[in-house]
Amino acid sequence: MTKDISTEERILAAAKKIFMRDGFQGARMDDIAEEANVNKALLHYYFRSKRKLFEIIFQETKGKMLPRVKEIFESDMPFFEKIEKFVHSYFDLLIENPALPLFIVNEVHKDPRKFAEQSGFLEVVRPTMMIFMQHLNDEIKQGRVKQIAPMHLLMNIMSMCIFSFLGKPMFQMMANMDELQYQFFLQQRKEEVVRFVIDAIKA
Amino acid sequence: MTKDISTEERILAAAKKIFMRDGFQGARMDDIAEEANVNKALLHYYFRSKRKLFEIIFQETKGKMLPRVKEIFESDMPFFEKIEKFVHSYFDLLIENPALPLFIVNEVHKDPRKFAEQSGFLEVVRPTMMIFMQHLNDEIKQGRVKQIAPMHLLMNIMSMCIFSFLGKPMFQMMANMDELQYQFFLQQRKEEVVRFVIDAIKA
DNA sequence: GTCTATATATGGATAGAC
DNA sequence: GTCTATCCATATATAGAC
Repeated sequence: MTKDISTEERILAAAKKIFMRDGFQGARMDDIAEEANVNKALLHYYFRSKRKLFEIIFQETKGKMLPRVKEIFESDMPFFEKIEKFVHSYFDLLIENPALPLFIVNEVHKDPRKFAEQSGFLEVVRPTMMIFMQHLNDEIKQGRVKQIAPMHLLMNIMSMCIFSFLGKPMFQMMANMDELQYQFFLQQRKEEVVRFVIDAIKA
Repeated sequence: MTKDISTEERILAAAKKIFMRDGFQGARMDDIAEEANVNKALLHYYFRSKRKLFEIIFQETKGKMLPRVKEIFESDMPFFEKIEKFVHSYFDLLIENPALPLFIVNEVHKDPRKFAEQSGFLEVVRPTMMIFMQHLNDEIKQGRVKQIAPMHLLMNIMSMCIFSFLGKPMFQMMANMDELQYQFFLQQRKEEVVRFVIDAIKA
């Protein structure tokens, strides 16, 4: 038994699992309690309300995405290498947290403002985007990259990363892949997406 | 007043709007009733239960995607033209139904089996995929298209279409676009995605 | 801190008048 | 067909014993 983990920690871990799986509305406090092997009342003892508990999970989870993206794009790697690192890093993160994309997409959809406000999302993203755009425009001027609007390129890259997870159930059905096969497919996609992007934009 | 529209039709329209916006769990019968300007009890009079009402919306909505995809890929257009038609067609459909992707992704996520079973999704998709793969492999053999695994190409194309809508709130924030600007962005993406894909795969 | 028992709120569903 | 009133199940939240 992992009884050296505090009750509070166990609740947080359970909550993360259930919220990720079912979203805020779909998740039930009973399920979280059961998953954490504690009484339902304890959730309220520690975290007061479902909403509060959720916020903690959400905040913590959000924070994972950005720092590494920032780090990559602020480095002085060549442009294509930044793309490669970015895609690999993104895929690795999402392979560890496969429910994250649907979770984030849903929560942002429900309340975009809240997402923007708390935890200074924009304050981190905007400067990083600026650097990306600057580097891209340089490459275009140098004639190494075809003319392309930065937002479209960014959207294309992020699409191919994130949708690999959002579309998992549908693609698994369509291609009749079991879990193992899909994991292999995801590993392939890391290389595949990089190659695809570079082939699309290199002059 | 559009009072020549039957109550039943008004309820269906309202239900579609609310279910699209909030998903099955999130939607409330009260909201649907209010949106349709009828009493809550009437929803049950016409459709018996929330689940039943939902199924009707879901079925109807699902049916829109596939037929045109099927039609395009079963035609005898050149390969690149198929891609172009597919992307344009997909975007146009989703511009008309921007909430569809999140709706579908959520419902498939909650119960992949059900999605597969009802309305013979696989029976339509699988043959169409076969044709796509066949045509792609021909093009590769002819040396007009680079070597690429069909499932990856398919995933790439669908990603860039669908995620343009799933990621809308986040991208709008990041790029500080208002509604009109995002609509323009989406129109651009039709051309942009086609160009991107063709540049990526043409030999 | 952790439990049992219970209060309270929400939302789907039904009964019955009109 | 449409309404009001009400029931009932589910799920969040709190009270109080240990």
